[in-house]
Amino acid sequence: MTDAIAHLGSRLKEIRLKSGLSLREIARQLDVSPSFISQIENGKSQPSVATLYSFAKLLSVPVDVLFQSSGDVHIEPNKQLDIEVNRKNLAHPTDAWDSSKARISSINPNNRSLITMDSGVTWERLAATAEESVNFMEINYAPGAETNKSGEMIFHDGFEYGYALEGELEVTIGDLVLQLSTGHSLGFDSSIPHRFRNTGPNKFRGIWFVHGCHNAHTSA
Amino acid sequence: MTDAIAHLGSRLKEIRLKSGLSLREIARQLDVSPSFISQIENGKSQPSVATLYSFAKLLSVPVDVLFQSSGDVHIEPNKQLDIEVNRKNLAHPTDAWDSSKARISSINPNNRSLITMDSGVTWERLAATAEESVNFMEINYAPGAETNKSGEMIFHDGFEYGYALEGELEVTIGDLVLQLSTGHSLGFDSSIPHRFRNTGPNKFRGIWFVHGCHNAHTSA
DNA sequence: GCTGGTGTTAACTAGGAGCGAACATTCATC
DNA sequence: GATGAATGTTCGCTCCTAGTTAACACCAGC
Repeated sequence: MTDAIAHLGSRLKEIRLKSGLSLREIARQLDVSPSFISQIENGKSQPSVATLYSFAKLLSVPVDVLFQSSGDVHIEPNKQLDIEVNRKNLAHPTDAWDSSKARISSINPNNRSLITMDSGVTWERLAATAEESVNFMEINYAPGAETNKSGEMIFHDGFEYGYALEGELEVTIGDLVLQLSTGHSLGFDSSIPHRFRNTGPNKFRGIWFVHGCHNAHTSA
Repeated sequence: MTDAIAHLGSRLKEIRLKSGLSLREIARQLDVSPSFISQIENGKSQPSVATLYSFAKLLSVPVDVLFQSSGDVHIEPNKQLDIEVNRKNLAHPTDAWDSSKARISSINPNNRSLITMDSGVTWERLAATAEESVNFMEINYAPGAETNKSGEMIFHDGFEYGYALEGELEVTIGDLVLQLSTGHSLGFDSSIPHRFRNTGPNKFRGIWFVHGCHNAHTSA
């Protein structure tokens, strides 16, 4: 709960160090005192929203990642191995599989790496390239299956794209509800809370593409 | 700059109203006074990061969207527009279509924007989001059709991912030659020269995802 | 005209956001 | 090995503001 707040400082420090900036340099640019930055990073003080926001901007990191735990939750079921996973334990869908070293990856349908969720959902990997924070997969929703058991919406940075192969899928994105059937496609900003559910009598199959690169920083 | 902070209140109000919760209900759940919520929403006071975070959690909205300007979620299916293009005149496949303003895009199969190449190849757009240098499409190769008439290989930065819906496609990447048939999938670094050709008697259809963002994030 | 809902404003207070100065530490350089 | 210029840290202090309580005005329904 307040966990995310408690670790905010150490998270900021971690990201700052990665960026190569010194604490004093940050202070200069944010127009606050170095001591204050130190206090923030060590959890001895908390910034105002304005300061936090500028801090995130300066590190060019979406504010949300500052609230994520640094351990970044990794799951690594490779090969043809079935593991029951709860979707909520996956911080980001692109964490589902490790990126490989390959510049080219070709996978035939009966040789795919499979992840089974605990809610009637499976993911099958369609490519394993050297590219990071990308997930190209076939998703399968059994009748009645949904994104996660609790029915909550999920969100994460990046964008995702889907194409319906067969069956029906109810897609909820923000307050928008779509019905996806064969041939239908969509794309959306994954930071909008979303949830999928198979409301039909048959299984749903779809091609899904998820990636997490938060480049852009749209507009001025 | 501080713009995002200035509008934070009205943004919160906007989202709260959408969620259907009353100001007092929010106050109750966040364990603060209703008057304070009002002050926040009207920009007369600013929350602490902890309060802001709980607020976002309660509205089940990523913190970042609170800093975004209110122009949100919209869909605009594209019309049917045929253009004859030579693949070689397209510097990068993600240039095929302009990016839209929409954070969500949903397209049904008989309402897709179409590009016809001069070599028996068509591209049909599957999503039109605000994200740049991304192209999510269905590609169609008539029997005998190939990437471009001259038979030359092409390359460009980024990665691409494909899934074969029907038919057969001969994929040449570098000196590797693959035969793609229904259910087969692949991913590869697009900077490797590549070429596709339909060598079979039937038309080929596939889902293709191309993007150009080179998002470092190589991590430590 | 009461009761229970909504959101708003004013006056107040206590706590902490943010400061300055002095601290300890690594490094270079002379 | 002393001087300097970086680095990050701690201790008090101040003053601002996050968050309070109260009373406000508005609507619904009974």
